[in-house]
Amino acid sequence: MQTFRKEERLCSATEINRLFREGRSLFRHPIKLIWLPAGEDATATKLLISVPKHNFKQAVKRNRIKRIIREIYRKNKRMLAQLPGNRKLNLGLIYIGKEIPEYNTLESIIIQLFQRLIQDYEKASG
RNA sequence: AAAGCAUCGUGUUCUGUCGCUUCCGGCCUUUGAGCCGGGGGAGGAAAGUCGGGGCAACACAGGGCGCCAUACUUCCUAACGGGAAGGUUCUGCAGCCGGCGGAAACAGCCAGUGCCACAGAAAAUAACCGCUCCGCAUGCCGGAGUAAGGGUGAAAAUGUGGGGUAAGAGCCCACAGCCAGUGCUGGUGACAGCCUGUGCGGGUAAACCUUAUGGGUUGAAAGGCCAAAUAUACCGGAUCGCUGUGCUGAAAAGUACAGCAAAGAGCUGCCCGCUCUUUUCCGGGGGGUAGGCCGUUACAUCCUGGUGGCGACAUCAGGAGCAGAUAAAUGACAGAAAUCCCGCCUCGCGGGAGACAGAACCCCGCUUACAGCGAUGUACGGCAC
RNA sequence: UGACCUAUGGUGUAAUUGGCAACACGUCUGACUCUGGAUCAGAAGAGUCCAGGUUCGAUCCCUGGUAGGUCAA
Repeated sequence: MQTFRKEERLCSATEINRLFREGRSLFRHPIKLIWLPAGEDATATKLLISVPKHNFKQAVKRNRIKRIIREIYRKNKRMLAQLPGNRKLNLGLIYIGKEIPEYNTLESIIIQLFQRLIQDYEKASG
């Protein structure tokens, strides 16, 4: 299902703080990916999208980038469904670039990031 | 005829697939924030946060000083630094008059104080040159009068003409300008016209200030309610035993360690057993963290029409329900249609474009940004040359 | 969300009753030196973030905007 509901978003302030404090990061311009295995009782993989206000002062442009990223995640999150141990993750996608991206180029970048994430996860979990 | 400029209006539409949010209805022996169906889902500025109000908490006898804001008049409004109409000054069409527009922090330097660089004699109770008179030591002299002329400066003592005088001067007169008047007429009023005057030394209040009016402070992360886990004030019940040694103490007693007993908890459905604790266990419980709910979208609401008013606006009748998110939704892709731009083989075809910008408690304004399209004004008449 | 502050040569800072925009470092040229540094002498480099207004005159006063920053939570 290509949904993106409330339970798939990372909303809790304590979880977000834990993600930024303890999470591992991957980077491929212009996206930085932060990930951390979620707790045992987590029901779904949760995602946080962030676009810095410093780089885009206008709310319209920040909304535009977040909508593009959200759409890409919605179409491609199937990749992250079959992780060993059926564990769930907490993810953070931060847009570092200074220009509004194209949908197609950004989609290929995020797919590459997800592939590296799966490799790293398998290595870390043994 | 039209570019530009100013003001006002408008601020693309439709279909399919996949998604988000909210409300309503239905379904279920997987009762889940599940599935199915239907409705709503950014703006004219949502922006800047510059005024004002609602709302909320706190403060508050009354008065004065201070501080801040506002400043032609009348009206509109819940209120405003907003708006309407009018007045005055400046200004555009264009040389003049009318007419039509545009702009104005537009109270008071005739309340007081301060400041006005450089230049200039002098920057505000002004004699440097000049002009006139007087004196005798006859000079590059001294004294007195004089604001008409000179140059400086952003600004020089109201302007023009006449009288007057030794020379001059609002010293006097006429016209003009300014100022004043419990003045007259018109107007609700700002003000306008007229009359009168032993009136006539500039500018600056976005200098201090004076006068008048208004202002309590803080902002929804305000404020109210519910409340997990952990710890715990307090309350109730159970238990807090015996022996030895040490410490404090006059004693009662308190406290630490060790042993025995007992109780409680955990491992379990029960027993044994083991482990832990001994002021501990069980129950209640207030404040309150994470988190959640209310505040929060139904009203100074919008649309249509009537009535009153020059108008802002008021009022009446009928109709409508019009975002409600919260690490924060309102989207992505594809295809049509209309509009605009460019090119060409010009009934058409091909290519391209759609600005400024995203609600965060809610309203009323203001300011700023803005592609394209539409409307109005600029863009009238007379006289003179 | 609310409350404030700042903007001046390349860099860091001055400039008060509103009256010629100043200083240090840096840059450039010359001297000294075998060469460089240090030192000495000299020069260039701004019209004060932008647009209006008040005033004879604005870095300074007022209004609007732009950019950067601070504080509360």
